[in-house]
Formats: sequence, C-alpha cells, structure tokens
Amino acid sequence: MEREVRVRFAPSPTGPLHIGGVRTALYNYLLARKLGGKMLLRIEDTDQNRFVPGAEDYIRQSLEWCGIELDESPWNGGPHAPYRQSERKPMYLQYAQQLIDSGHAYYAFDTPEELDAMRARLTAAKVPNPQYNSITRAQMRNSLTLPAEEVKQLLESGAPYVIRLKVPRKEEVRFNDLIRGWVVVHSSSIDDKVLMKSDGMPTYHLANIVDDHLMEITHVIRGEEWLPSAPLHVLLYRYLGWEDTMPQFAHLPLLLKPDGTGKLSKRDGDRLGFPVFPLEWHGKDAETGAPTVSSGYRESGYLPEAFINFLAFLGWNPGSQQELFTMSELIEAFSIERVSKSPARFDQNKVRWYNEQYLRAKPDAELAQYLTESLQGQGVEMPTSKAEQIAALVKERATFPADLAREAQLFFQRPATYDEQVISKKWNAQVAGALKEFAGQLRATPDTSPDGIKALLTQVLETQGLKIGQVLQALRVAVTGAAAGPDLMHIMSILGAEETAERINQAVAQLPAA
RNA sequence: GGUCCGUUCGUCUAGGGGUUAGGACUGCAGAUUUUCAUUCUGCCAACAGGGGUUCGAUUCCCCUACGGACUACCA
Repeated sequence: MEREVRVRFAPSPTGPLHIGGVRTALYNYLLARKLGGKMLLRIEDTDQNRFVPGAEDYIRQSLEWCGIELDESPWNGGPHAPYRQSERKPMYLQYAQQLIDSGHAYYAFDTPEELDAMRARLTAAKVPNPQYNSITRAQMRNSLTLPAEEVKQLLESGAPYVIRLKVPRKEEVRFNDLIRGWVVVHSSSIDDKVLMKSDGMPTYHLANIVDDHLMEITHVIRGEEWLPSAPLHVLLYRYLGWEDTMPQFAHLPLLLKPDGTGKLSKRDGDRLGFPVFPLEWHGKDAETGAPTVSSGYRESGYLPEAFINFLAFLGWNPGSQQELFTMSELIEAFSIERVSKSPARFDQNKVRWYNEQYLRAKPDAELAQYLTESLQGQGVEMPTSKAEQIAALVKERATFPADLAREAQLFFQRPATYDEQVISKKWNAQVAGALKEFAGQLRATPDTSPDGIKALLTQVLETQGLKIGQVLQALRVAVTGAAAGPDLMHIMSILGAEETAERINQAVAQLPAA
C-alpha cells in the first residue's frame, strides 16, 4: 500500500531563516502539494544554548508571507504534536536505551578535556581522521571499556555521561539520494556520534530520526550540508529497526554567496547590498550585544510571488521555456528529479526582473490602492480613478511599489526647478509664447483626453508656425520640471486642463525667454 | 589533512554520442517612443583540462585541476 506523502521542514530557531532555508521549505511544500501529501514544520530546538528569542515567530511569519502553508506545526498542531523537540524531550531516551540494549550504543563518560586530549594525540600522531570511533573508543572512558560495576556506579552517582552510537568498524553504508543517486560511505569515516547529550537532550541526529519516524515522514528534503551525516542516519534507522519505512533522502544543492565563494550564510546580510532574509530581522550583535537590523525582501519591496518564483528557479527548473510561475503552477510543474546537483549563486538582477514582471501584472486597482495608501502618508488625497490612471501610467517604470509613489510625485508637486539643459536648448520667446497660447486654449477645450490634448497642441503650434518637436521637451519641463518621464499627453490629461495651464503659466512667468 | 558532493555563456539553466549547444537575466547595438523607462529586433557570450571507449564525445568511463560541504555533548 502506498503511504501518504509526508514531508517536513525542520528549522532550528537560532536566528532569522535565510533564503536557503526558505527554498528548502518551498521545495518540501511543492512536493507535498504535488503528491497530495502533508507538509509539516518541526522546530529543532535541542540546543538550548543557541535559542534566539523571536526566531520561531520569524520563521512562522516568513513562511506565511511566502505563501508556504503548513498542515501540521507547533502553531496549528496536528496528530503528532508536539512539534517542538524541546517539548518532546521525554520521548527520546527510550530509543537511546533501546540502542544500548541492542548493543548499538554505549555510555561515555569522557570529559571535554579528555576528548580534546584524545584529538590532540591523534592529530600529533598524524592520524588522517581524528575521531571517536571503533579504534579510539577502546582508549576512552565508556561502558565498553569500563567494568560493568563501575559503569553502574557512575550512572547511579549521577556522573555526567553521553550516549554514543557504536558505529561498526568496516561496513559500507549506502543510500539512494533522489537528487544524487547512490551515495556510498564507509563506516570507518563515520565517528561514534553523540546521541544523547549530558544535559539529557538528544542531539540532532537522534531527535531527527526518532521524530521523522514517529511523524511518518516519507521524504527528507534538506540542504547538502546534511549529506555527510546521512549515512549515520541510515545506520540509526537500521539499528532502531525502522529501515523498511526509512524516508527517501533528497539533498539540495547549496546556495552560494553572490560574491566570492562558500555557502550563503546569515552573516552575509547587508554586506552584499541586498537581502538574504525574507523579512527584516532585528537582532543583536553576537559580540557587543548591540542591536542590528538585517534587511528583508518584504521590506525592500519584493512581492512574495516574485520572490518565490525566483527562489524556485534557483536549483530547479521545469524543463520548459516558461519563466513565470504562480505557486499553483509551481506545484503542478515540480518534481524532485529536476532539482539540479550543482550549487547556485544569486542573481540580483534576476530577482529584480521577476519583481518588475509581477508588479506590472498586478491589476491597476491594486496598485492604485497601494499608491493611495502610501501618498496618504504625505498628506495627499486623490480619487480612486485618478490613482488608477497614475498607476497604469507609471508602473512600467517601477521595480518596487515604492517606485510608483516616487513616480507619482510629479502629479502632486509643481516643479520647483526646471531642467537646465532642456531650458538652455529649447526655451525661447517663441516657444514660451506658443505655450502660453496653448495653456489659454487648454482651459477652454472640452476634450482633455490624451488624444484631445495632443490634437489641440498640434493645432496651436500650427498657427504659431512651430513643429511639435521644437516645443515638446520645453512643454514637458514646464509641466513637470524634468527632462524625462512618462508620456506627456497622459500626464497633462491626468493633471487636468486647469492645473496644466497654471503650470505652464508659472514656467512662462519664471523662465527668462531670451 | 580525511570523507563526501559538484563543474555547460558573467549569472540561473536546457540539452545530450552526430545539434548552427537552446532559453532567461545582465551587457551592447538598432527600431519605436519628440525624452527617460517600457516594448520589439539583433549581437556578444559556455560544454574546466588530460586520457580512454567509439566511426564520432560536450554527452559514457577514469584521472587531474578547481570549487564546495562536512569533519562538536550545533543544527
């Protein structure tokens, strides 16, 4: 019988989620929806030292903004609650115990100093791979080397201990990665990983396997940084007796820093000149504790649809020529096999391009709504119909919503200065006279559509013996102050006859007509 | 150092034993726009290197180089 597809995104609340994490969440979500399965979110907070207040809420808000919906999570519950590992703490020890009972794990009492000394000794002896393993464990203080009686005493006396996995000395561990194919690792390169820490918390490795099993996860989609520990996880499934329901693995390629090399990290933030976080993050400097702010895509004016579309294409493509995908189209087109193996770097230009595409595709009414709200902030009121006209006119010139408001300024502010280049070249007494005449007639014309205004202008200029090319730049500067901008006829039409005429007259009065 | 993963235009990528190696972003040029932007058209631009296998390799195999990840009682 086919099992229901269940995937999980399992972030650690140690700070803001960066876009690599968002992409991992996205691919999980796409696969779940594509296959009619469930998307879970589990908080992996087994390291109490790294807990960052607000991080969990940040994760929730980020996913919400992106439109990544969760079927089960700490916030909306589910059949396998709780979904925070810290709240699942009592569940893990029994599985570690099971491994000890079956001889696949053991107690270790080594102090951090003893561990350091061991590594130093191995390094000094030029051992290629210093680790706590099948060889070195014989020299350490653990339940394999200590007499049973002493182990019992230590445990009873409350001495700190960890539980380590007893990794076999010679064994090939293999698994079939959905993206990379067969990955084979020799057990000699895996060390005896700590499963239970001395504080009673499981490590990632144990908690991850136990929870994925209990939560009936079918596909583990995570970053490539987990690839080296995947064989360890396979071993864990095997020793716990869960190999037959072990999830399939898919290790995603890394997201690289746009500059230089290396994987994108949270620290890269504003150093790169563009956000690496979905939402703005208010944090603290690790050393000084001073407040820090890292910019977010949302606050920078990116539309979530554009952000998601861009992110989806960083490491995946549908194999067609289509570039623009809504979330539901992504779901339809997604398949894990089409995720690429090689890492991807950011392209700032492309995110911007995506944003422009999505911005322009928005209905004018929606853009007008934004425009109205943002101009209200500066005390400007306008009717909806006018906002829509402006939005339609300026959206081709905008990358971000904020550009709309900026471009719209000319409608609410008369020119304070006039472009000098144009004035020196195009402004003269004859032109000024013609424009004054045009302004006068404009006030009387019944047709203030862009075409109507153009017709009127042509007609006035004809009587003045001027060609349109001789005055249009001057007219633009008279009306807007600037040498460049949206179509002038539309500007004048939206401005209305009265306002346009007044602006022209103001320019004629102020500019010396040599 | 060790283990593992990777390598097609500047970037994201398609492709795959015989192709003019395709698209998108950027850049450049032209057209339209009396302007800037948009739009349209065109151009520049890639199979890391060396060995095999083969009639033929960018495609399959090996090696090298380069890049990356991991190498904690962090996830």
